[in-house]
Amino acid sequence: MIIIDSRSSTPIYQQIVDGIKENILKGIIQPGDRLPSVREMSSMITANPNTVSRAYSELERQKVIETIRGKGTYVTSNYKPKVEEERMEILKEDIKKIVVEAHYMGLKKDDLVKLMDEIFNNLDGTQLTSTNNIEKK
Amino acid sequence: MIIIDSRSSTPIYQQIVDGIKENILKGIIQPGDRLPSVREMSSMITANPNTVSRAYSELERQKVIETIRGKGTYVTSNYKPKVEEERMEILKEDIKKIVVEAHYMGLKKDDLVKLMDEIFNNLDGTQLTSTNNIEKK
Amino acid sequence: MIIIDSRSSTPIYQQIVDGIKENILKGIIQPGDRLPSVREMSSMITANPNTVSRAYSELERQKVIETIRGKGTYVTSNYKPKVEEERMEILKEDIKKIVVEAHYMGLKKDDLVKLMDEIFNNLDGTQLTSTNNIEKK
Amino acid sequence: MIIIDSRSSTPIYQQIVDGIKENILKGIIQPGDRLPSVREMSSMITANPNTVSRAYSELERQKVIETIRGKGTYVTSNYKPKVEEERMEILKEDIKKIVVEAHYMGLKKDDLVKLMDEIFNNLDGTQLTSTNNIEKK
DNA sequence: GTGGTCTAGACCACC
DNA sequence: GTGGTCTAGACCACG
Repeated sequence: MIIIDSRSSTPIYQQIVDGIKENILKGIIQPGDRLPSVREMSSMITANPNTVSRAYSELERQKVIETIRGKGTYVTSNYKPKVEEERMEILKEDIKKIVVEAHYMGLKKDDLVKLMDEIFNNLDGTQLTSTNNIEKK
Repeated sequence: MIIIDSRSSTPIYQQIVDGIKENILKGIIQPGDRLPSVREMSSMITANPNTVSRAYSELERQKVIETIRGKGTYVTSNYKPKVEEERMEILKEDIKKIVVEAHYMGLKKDDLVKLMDEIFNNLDGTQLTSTNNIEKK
Repeated sequence: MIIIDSRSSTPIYQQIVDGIKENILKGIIQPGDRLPSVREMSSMITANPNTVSRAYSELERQKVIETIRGKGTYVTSNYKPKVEEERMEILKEDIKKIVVEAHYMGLKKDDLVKLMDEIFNNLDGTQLTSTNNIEKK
Repeated sequence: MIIIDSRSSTPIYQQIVDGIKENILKGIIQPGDRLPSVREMSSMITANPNTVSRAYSELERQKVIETIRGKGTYVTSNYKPKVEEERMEILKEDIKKIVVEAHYMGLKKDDLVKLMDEIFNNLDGTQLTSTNNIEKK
């Protein structure tokens, strides 16, 4: 499910974090589901257990997953999104970078919006478009 | 014009690149304009000349600026956006990350589109909204 | 009575120890009372019997409870608090951590004292405030 | 400055985190001061650089310190305490544990308050008692 | 068997 | 020089 690009400049542990969050969003992994153990995952993606562990820790810090001692790690079943000021600023900065970059690639606003639309749909439109059912999970 | 955050995790040279591109986009710097010399710039933002140099090299590689030997560096006046396959993939990946992240912050599609809209306007709407006049510059 | 949070980082056996001590302190369980058997308790809180067993052993070591062979485990009726040097040092360390942490949360001394006061009252003020009647029990 | 107890059950990286926060609180390290580099610190306390690195990362996440690329790590000069709901709950839990523990050591409320008072003073009373000048640093 | 921690040693980007 | 990341291999507490 998770594809690691070892040549990428984004750290492996970050790719794992992103990958898992994306899979949850897509519904491939459901709230309450058990994630592969650290060792399993590490052999699945041929990475070091420590690297996987770091990714899991980060996800746990974000309350996306939670670990039950001796049993494994599970997708949080009552994830509550919280909009921190600071996190919002970072998001805006990231969006700005994309807008600038898109401009230099010759994309107009409409093109970008269309692109974002496609990506939304690839991540399972039912979850994102009209209603926000994160809390219902 | 360019604000460097030395505490940020994005490299300083990258911040310079981003900053200059943004300033051009905003019209603060015009095509044909001369950029501060490496030394000037480095003292303006209190950074190492090597760092500024690297930023300029990167911008030159992207054909956003060009250096005329003995005269200085200038904003390219006939910048031609080209949509490389690879660059497009990176852009899409970046957008996906933003969409995922926004989801975990509780933002719906509409919220994100609205946010992008705001940012567009902050970067001077006349250049981006309806017509793509990059090539006309 | 005892609530176990399997997601917490404090071991389950420790949570049991803490929970029982708290219940005794609150008067919910009285000196001389019989505790649920290991099996009963383990099914009550859906934990492994070994885990409960470990908790009981720890409480016995602290002379808070005692087991009578063939009859069950009972809350010690003549608990004698003893102030070991070492235990005192640990307590001080723990308090220090709390003070430091409170500081970084912006709490002043008064705030912290007030907070401690509230918590004292939640644990049944009659037992703790003015006289120390532990030994009289 | 920082004393590591390798026999303690609290992780080394956590001891480093606690130690640094305490030193800042005591005024031994001032806002704006540079911390020993990861390698320096690791040799000072004879621990692995990775362990120190983890401690620094945690402190940075808490915004107690910040790293400037290629220059080192510095104590944040404008630390802003924020009282999150969840963090408050944890603090209360910790205080409860201490109150319970103190009870079983035969300490009365007054004893505990007195103890806390001493500890406050050891951490430099000028910073904590009457006014909260965290933000002024 | 689970995750958590630590060490040792290595490579890299950045300044 | 700095911190950041990764691997390999080890030990431990917990359930």
